[in-house]
Amino acid sequence: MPELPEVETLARGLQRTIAGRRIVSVTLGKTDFIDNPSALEEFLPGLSIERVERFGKFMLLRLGGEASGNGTAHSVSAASLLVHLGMTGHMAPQPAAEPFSKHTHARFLLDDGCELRYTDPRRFGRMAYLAGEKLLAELGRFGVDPLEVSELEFGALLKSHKSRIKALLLDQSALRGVGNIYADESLWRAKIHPKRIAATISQGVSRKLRKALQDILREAIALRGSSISDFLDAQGQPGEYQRRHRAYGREAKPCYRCKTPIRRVIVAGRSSYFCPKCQPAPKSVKHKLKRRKPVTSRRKPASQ
DNA sequence: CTCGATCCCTGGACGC
DNA sequence: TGCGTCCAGGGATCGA
Repeated sequence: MPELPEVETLARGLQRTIAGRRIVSVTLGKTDFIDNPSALEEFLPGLSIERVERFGKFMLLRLGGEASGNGTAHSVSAASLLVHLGMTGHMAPQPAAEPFSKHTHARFLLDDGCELRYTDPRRFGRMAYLAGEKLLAELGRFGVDPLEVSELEFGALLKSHKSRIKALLLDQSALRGVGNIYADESLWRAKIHPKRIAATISQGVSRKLRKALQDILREAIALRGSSISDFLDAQGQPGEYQRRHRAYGREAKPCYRCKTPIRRVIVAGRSSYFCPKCQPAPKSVKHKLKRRKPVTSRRKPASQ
């Protein structure tokens, strides 16, 4: 599941291998994950990939060069191909002569004889050619990059949301790039229960969470991400960070700090792994368990 | 504003 | 070996 570190890894790999290449032609397979498939076929041929960046969980292929026909230099310079890998997306250059694998839905022939190929069995990903105002508007929907957010900004973000902290971390319009794995890992390191209401988190704990989040993302990038659902970088190498997971995917296994079995609950519709001892439940959650005596009048209504 | 439910999709795990 | 069933999950959408 490509999140920020995996997308960063892939973007860096592509920057090294395909930046500067010109797109010769575009061949599409299934297109239900592409915003406007014909725009890709119409505008991409002839443009060059100037650089590859990460934006949240998106890869941004910045395009340049002459548009096919009437585009002005200005509109072309702001054009980009936006690529979201969803759950199972992958993108890598391969020799054009090599056969492509089963779920390859987009192929971009480059001027060096390689083909940039997008593969995605589940097609939870997304691809869009956007330029000018439309590109700006699209990018504007997303929140701040977690690696760039200041302590002050992060604190204000928490204070202004009454949602659960896990839901907030996953909210791409608040913070762009954090997914289920790194949300759980950060909450574990900062010792915060996933159901804590963001606005109730103290300044001190907020600082701790921001540091945990940033440290973990940097560590994960250094190890080329987590390879869980067969994530591979642009060179086909798996990441190593899955070996460092302390919470994610560790249900019933002992907490690395206190040996208490890790638990799994659903928060924000996602599996959330946490240590019930290190990450104590907020009062609002404990309450439901407390309820000493089920009030006698509370028996099932005699409706039937 | 925030929530849960539902849908999209396919491969892998599991049970028989 | 093969089949059916369940599940994973990012994001959009909708009703509560």
